[in-house]
Amino acid sequence: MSAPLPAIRALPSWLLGRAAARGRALVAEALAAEGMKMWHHVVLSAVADLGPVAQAELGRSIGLDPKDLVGVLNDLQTSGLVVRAPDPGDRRKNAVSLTAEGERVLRSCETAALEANDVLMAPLSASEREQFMGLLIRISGTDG
Amino acid sequence: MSAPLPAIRALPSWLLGRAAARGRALVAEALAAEGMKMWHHVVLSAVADLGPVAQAELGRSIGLDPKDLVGVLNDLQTSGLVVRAPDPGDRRKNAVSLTAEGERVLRSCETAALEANDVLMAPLSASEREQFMGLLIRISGTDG
DNA sequence: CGAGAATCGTTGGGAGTCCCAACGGTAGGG
DNA sequence: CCCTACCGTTGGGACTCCCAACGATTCTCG
Repeated sequence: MSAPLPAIRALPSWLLGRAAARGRALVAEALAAEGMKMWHHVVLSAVADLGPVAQAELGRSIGLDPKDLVGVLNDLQTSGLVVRAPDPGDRRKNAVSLTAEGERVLRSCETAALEANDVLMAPLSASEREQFMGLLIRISGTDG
Repeated sequence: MSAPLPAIRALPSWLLGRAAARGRALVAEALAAEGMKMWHHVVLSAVADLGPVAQAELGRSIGLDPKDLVGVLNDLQTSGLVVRAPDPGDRRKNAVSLTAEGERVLRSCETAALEANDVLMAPLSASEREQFMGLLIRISGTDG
């Protein structure tokens, strides 16, 4: 259709950026209906998976800067979705936990995010999606 | 290794974001040696592919906002890599073209970007890379 | 036990990405 | 001729990602 841009289109980094931008936009739009941002959802999900967890470990597990994590947690705590409790075993740490409301909102976010990802992956068949995810995990540097 | 985050890791949008961030960081580091940013390289490459081209079409072809394109072109023109000439056929348009120096720098950027992408795709075999690129193109919404 | 290194949460700062609205100038269609 | 549409430009703003430093606390090792 549009003029081909062979040089730049042949770069995986370029295509990854475009695809990620598309995915981000779709998910952001879906989460906006819940009044949530991408990182709010991610942090909420990580807290649910890790249980009561210190902020530093939380940030490391999702690759979020501690500085930004403070802001996200402030928002989530103000909204009553998480609580920060002092860790009696290590007074430097805050044990972050989900509230019941947090669990509820998390489920809404997960539904919205899944639907958005379905739109994102629509061009691919089920087996292709699985294939794609397998390759993507190895590229993302999320493991190891 | 680290605690699994099944919920968030199962989202293609999340993995795409992580992979794209990794790719961006690698390419940015490689281009920094040439004193270039990602968009500088992309614009330079697009100008080379499209020949003398108006800014609006340039921006559309690479998905860059006209506002940001102005800044990039200003930088490139100041560095003597591109020239903006008034289009005699349509006085609204600027015909953007590469200079000889621009072509030289573009080649350096392409080499650097290719090497960075090689590092990015290192976990995948040659055939897997091809497979991945095919799927990625359809996800990115770059075609059609 | 005591001094130094390391980690915790927090604050501050900054570059880069992505998108929207509005302006004067120019071109095309009715 | 007038209205619409496009051009390049300017201004603004939200979000992402990363680095440096601080006081408080814990750990390590002599």
